[in-house]
Amino acid sequence: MAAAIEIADAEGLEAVSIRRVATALGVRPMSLYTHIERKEDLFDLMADEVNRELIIEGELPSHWREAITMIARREHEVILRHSWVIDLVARHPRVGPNGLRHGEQNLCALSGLDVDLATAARIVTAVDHYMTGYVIRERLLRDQRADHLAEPYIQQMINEGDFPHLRRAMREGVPQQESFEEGLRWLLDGIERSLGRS
Amino acid sequence: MAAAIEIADAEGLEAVSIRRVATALGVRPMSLYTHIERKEDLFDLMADEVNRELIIEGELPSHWREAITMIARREHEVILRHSWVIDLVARHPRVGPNGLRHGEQNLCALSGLDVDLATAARIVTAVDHYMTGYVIRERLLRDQRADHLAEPYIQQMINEGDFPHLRRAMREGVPQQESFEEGLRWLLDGIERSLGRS
DNA sequence: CCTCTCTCCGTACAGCGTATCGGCGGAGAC
DNA sequence: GTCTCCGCCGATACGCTGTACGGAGAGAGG
Repeated sequence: MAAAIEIADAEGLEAVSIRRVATALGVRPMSLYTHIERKEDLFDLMADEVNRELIIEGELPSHWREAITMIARREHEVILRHSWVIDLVARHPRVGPNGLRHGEQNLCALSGLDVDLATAARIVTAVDHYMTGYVIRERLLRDQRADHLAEPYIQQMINEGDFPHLRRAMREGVPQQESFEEGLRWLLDGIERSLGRS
Repeated sequence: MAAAIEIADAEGLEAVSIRRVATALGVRPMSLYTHIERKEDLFDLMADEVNRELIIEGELPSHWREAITMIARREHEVILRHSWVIDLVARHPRVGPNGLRHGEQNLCALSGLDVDLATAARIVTAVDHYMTGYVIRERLLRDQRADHLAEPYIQQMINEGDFPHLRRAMREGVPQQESFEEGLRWLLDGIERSLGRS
């Protein structure tokens, strides 16, 4: 599992093949099947190992917003480091021991709040959705290094077509940079407001 | 391309193989390579075709919030129908003509707002992140049909471990259902508030 | 009619996950 | 000591994948 994670971190998920992992372990491919039943099991293990890193040791901040923010930041940082987990959990749900612990901690962060469990769960998942989308995009920007929109054929399309806003954005050199914190703040502001109102 | 989309809709992205598409077209596999250079090109075409569906015909609502909501709803509906696009654009960016048109329309929706282009872009991407995460999760829930957390071994883990909140959630039967609209409202509320403040 | 281009395609190769089966070494029973 | 059983390793093989390579045939322009 550690070997597989190392490969995935370095070269992406599709580089993780049974033969590749076996080679890294100095063993023949079929030997792996004494410990796992299918390759998916290996993926499950890898995902749960990342979930372990998501768990925050020690006390959570007592204020729900700080606690959720802290968890979201941790998720952002860890998942960006192992960005292949996104593809794993997007394929189908992988609920391991550490996944449960992480879920528990999420609900725990909201326990000071006077809302029912269903609402707490929806808050958690909403933040999770934002985080997920953000990490996916950040990975894209990172992996392609340069600004994709600067590619010649795209510039040409923008210049020749009817794209006033895009053309202006291109001329002004609007950075694609975004901020995890800003979007998170927006979302939490909205949640906070709906709490105050209800 | 249409044949490939049909296969992907019905059986998922991994069912889209060169041989499969060729068979659907009544043609030999290698013939496809006359029209595309690599399989990725086919994926590019498929993604842009979905982007075409994202474009809203006619006038957008003049109020930014209504416009963005309308676009987000369209994205939600269309992408859930072709949920494999998420995996495509998550792998690497695919900017085709329709993708640009859609981007233009997004900025257009915010053009009545008194913010600079960079801020507008960040607003658009933040909403996009939420939508992306939401669709991924909704697809998970749909594809597995039943409630995954209800599986015996998970129940057992929850009951035997130290998971007070999860246990309570299980006992109370907290539904996993979430609402696209609610989270979107939260996010837009937060954005609106930050606009008013600045 | 010759040539050029465009499309189709047969074959082949390297890689994948994994089903099947066989061998080997250590632990426990007598 | 010997016998048995079980856990681990592994060789081979099957069917799948994307695609490199080269050839065949048809239609167009000279």
